[in-house]
Amino acid sequence: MKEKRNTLQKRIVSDVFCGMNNHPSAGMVYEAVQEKFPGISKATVYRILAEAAEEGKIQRLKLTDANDRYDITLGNHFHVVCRFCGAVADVDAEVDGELIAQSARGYDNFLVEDCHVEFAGVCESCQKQIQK
Amino acid sequence: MKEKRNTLQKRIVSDVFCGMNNHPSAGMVYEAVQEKFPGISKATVYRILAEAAEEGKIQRLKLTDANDRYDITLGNHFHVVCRFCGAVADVDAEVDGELIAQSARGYDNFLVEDCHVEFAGVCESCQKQIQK
DNA sequence: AATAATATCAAGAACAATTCCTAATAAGGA
DNA sequence: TCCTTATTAGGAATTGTTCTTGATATTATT
Repeated sequence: MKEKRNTLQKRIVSDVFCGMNNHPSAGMVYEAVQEKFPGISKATVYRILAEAAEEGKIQRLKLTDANDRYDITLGNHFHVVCRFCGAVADVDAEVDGELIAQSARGYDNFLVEDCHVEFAGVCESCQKQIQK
Repeated sequence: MKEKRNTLQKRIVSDVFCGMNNHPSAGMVYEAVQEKFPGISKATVYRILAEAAEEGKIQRLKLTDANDRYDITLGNHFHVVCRFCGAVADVDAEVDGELIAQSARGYDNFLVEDCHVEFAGVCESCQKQIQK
């Protein structure tokens, strides 16, 4: 029987991750973990996050931003990314992905199954920086 | 005066790239170039493509697929990506990105400026593979 | 509590994609 | 043709992530 063990490392990573509400990448979580618990290995943080995503406890996001982000919010929703600092925020706008996909069916004989919507913009903090 | 020189390498990369209509990544272009002209350096191919994109001759796409793709088609349009082989095709569906962005304005005090739509699906070739 | 079986870990190597560095080369103007 | 200097080849460096391996620690079982 495959037991998932509740280790100290998992609790630490989970605690730190839950304390961040910035849709961090694995690397960002690793850095945050390092500050409090310098003993934890990089590979461990990456693995724990990837496993949690596979178990459906958290969500692994693939944005256009190259590095995957982890999201504590489950379910299908969209995101907005700051083009200056890369900050990510949830968007639960009323965009009907299925409807959009309908309009694209048949292109180049692709079978269209899903639709990813991502907004780009400027976060509150960077807006203030610019005004100065 | 900054001269842009018309070198052999640029002509080769351009020829090979124009012969591919698969929205290739820089790595894919490099491999294709290697087959015909094994002497060309990897960094050269990457640089020539990046420069062409900066000059607006081609378009550098950031998809959720991690690696940037280059597109011979200029102007704003969407793409559909095969979830099996990663093939990319153009989609000129009637999706009004600005309209979508409108509906998302104000989230988390982000200033929403742009909207990226990307479809996921199965390309024709992979559909046939599956049926077998 | 002791033991055994085996998840899990730390550390660093490996990896893949891309960019940087530097001496050598060659394009285009004079 | 010669000169200036943008461009190149080749490899080193960088970045982000995953893999490997021997050691450790957790859980189940005695």
